[in-house]
Amino acid sequence: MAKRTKPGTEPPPGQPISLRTLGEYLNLSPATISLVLNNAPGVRSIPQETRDRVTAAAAKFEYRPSFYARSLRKKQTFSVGVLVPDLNDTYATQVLTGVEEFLIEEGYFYLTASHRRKPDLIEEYPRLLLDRSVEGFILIDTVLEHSMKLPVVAVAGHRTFEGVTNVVLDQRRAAELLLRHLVQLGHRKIAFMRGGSHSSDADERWEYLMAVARDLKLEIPPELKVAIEMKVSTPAMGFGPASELMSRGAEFTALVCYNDLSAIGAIRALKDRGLRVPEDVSVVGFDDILSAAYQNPSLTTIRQPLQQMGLTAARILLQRIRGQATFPDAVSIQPELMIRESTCPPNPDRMRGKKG
Amino acid sequence: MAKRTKPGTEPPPGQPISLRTLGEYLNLSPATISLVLNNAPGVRSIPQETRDRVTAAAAKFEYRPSFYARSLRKKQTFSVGVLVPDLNDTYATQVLTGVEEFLIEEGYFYLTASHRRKPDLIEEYPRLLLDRSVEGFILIDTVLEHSMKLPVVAVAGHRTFEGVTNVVLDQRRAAELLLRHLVQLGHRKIAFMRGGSHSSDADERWEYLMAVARDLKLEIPPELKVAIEMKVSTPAMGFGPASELMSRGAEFTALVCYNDLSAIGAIRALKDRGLRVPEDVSVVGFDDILSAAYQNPSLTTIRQPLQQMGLTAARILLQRIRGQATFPDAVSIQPELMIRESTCPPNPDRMRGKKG
DNA sequence: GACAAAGGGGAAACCGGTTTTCAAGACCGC
DNA sequence: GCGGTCTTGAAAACCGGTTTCCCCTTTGTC
Repeated sequence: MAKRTKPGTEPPPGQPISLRTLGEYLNLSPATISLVLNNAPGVRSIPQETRDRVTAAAAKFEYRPSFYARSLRKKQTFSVGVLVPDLNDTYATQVLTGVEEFLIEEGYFYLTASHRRKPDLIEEYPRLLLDRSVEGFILIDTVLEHSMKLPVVAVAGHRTFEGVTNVVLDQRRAAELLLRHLVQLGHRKIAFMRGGSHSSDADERWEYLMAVARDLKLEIPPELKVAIEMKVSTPAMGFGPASELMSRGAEFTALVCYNDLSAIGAIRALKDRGLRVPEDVSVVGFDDILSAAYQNPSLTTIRQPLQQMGLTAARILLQRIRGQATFPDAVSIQPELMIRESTCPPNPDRMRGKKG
Repeated sequence: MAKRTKPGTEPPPGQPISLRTLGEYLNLSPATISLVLNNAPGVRSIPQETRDRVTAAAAKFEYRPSFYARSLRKKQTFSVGVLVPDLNDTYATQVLTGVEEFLIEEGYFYLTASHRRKPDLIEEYPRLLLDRSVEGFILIDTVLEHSMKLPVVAVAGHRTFEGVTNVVLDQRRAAELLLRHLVQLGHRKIAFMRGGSHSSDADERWEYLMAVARDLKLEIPPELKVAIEMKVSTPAMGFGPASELMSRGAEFTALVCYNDLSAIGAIRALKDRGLRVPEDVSVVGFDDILSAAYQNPSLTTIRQPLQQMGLTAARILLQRIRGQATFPDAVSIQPELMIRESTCPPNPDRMRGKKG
């Protein structure tokens, strides 16, 4: 077994091994090794035997290229930034799950920053991520003030903005599904909870709900409209508006909440006042978050395929990063109505909203 | 206004600006600029006027150092890896929120990988993160098979492992709080749901619950013990075990679930069989996740200060990365009992578990 | 006027890869 | 025996910073 080339000095164990140390061991230049390991075009000129020696040595010493050195040279970091209001919101994490799934498959990772809807953080975090050379951004329920030079894909509505691709639910269709369901059950006095304007879906959803309500000839007096003020992403945000609604003394047999979290808070508020859900008031949510089916009563809601939307967002972002083809301005996702326990026909005997 | 040095060529706008282009503009070497901007020790020899010119130009052109170039040279990446079973578990995200808060404050970011408890991913992801030169790991409810060369901090129990610092709840105290509460209410026939062994808290929690039960002279026959099999992190994981328990026909007036999620699933299973919670069966959870207070009935549970634990974990990890002082093997966190609606005194009239 | 000290800042090595260029030797044909 | 092509792989530039070393000029001193 004649060795053609006697290996040079063994690299000291324990140390991380670089192309140079590997080269010294193999009596080859770092360049050659790089060519072989990357199967670069120039590798044609290198005989199979040398290649085998290289790959064998790389395996033997468990060589792992320095990601940072490579990124520096290639000007690619294989990472994207994700902006999220709050990680404790399952809406965000379900989207994020889809994002992650796709990115990892493509060799990408992501850096997360949750801004808690504070304007200064929404300013600052993109800069920090930019400093780390992310190649693009995914925005989850987040509205950007400035346009960015990098590719950006937004999940959950976003005002039209140059360079931002929106992955959005078909809100009109969602509004139709929801309101038709309530109307078919017999509801006419329906109260509405509007999302805070800091949440990116809020305005559009509201407009379509109102538009569809008009189409269905529903009258919605101002005292049946209420808006979320809190910026947190917990059920607490629905508690206040629902209480407010009841304090006004207006009658309603159904309540359309901005989303599932606020619906959960609203149900708690209703029960605290002695109202039963759904017998006295039907409540619907929006999103179909994971726990929606496990509430008591389980929530009738509009399902958004959140994980799927995250995956789509990630796919479009990578397409844009790679400059592939043209990309759409917006991708529309179809909603689905999930009928569960929180809705039923209205109770004709009851008068609601006695308190004043 | 006599300029001492006429500026060289203006850097072309739109391009990202480097130390070199800045140097050409200022007629200074990159080295000098680096010294000034970093306020490095060697900067003493540079007159204030030059420093001002440098900082002014840096501000004017919005110079931002290349993170990757700097990391390559300094061998510091200011990033850590976080391993998580599933991002849709609020247990994980609450911890993560604390982790993020501390890290960002210290100039760090984190890369997340959710392994869904698949052994091959638990193998692979740390490697991928290592390739990206993270400086340490935070494990959330994740058990590692191999020891790592980097600092590791685990939240939510972990077998003792060289190099891993554990941030754990005082499980014995938690077990005492929980069981004493039930016993004081009058419960004696208590069923227990054990966590899946893939969940890192499961075994320890179980042992302490059993130990405390013995101390309280509670008898727990095998038919009142059941275990979670599913690896998902949704309420579904508690549904099956609770159903199983009822199928056995054993009597119990209270059910101690592994955590809040499984408690939510268990309550659903109980109600599906026509049992009322808490009148027929009291149910307790563990964790006090954000939605626990908004369940119907709201959950009596053990609060873990999850965000605080995440923050602590991040703090310890950075201490270890920086090689500061000595670090503890484990940090113990005190639990708190949250009494809500899902527990009440047992109903003496009722017989339970009729189904066979 | 010679010499030292201080002030100011440049040159170069380095981190660890990637990529282009080019050189040395083998082999070939004439 | 000579030029040409093919192999093989080394050398060097580069990415954009950081850091060490050292040189040049000016000022101060005797």
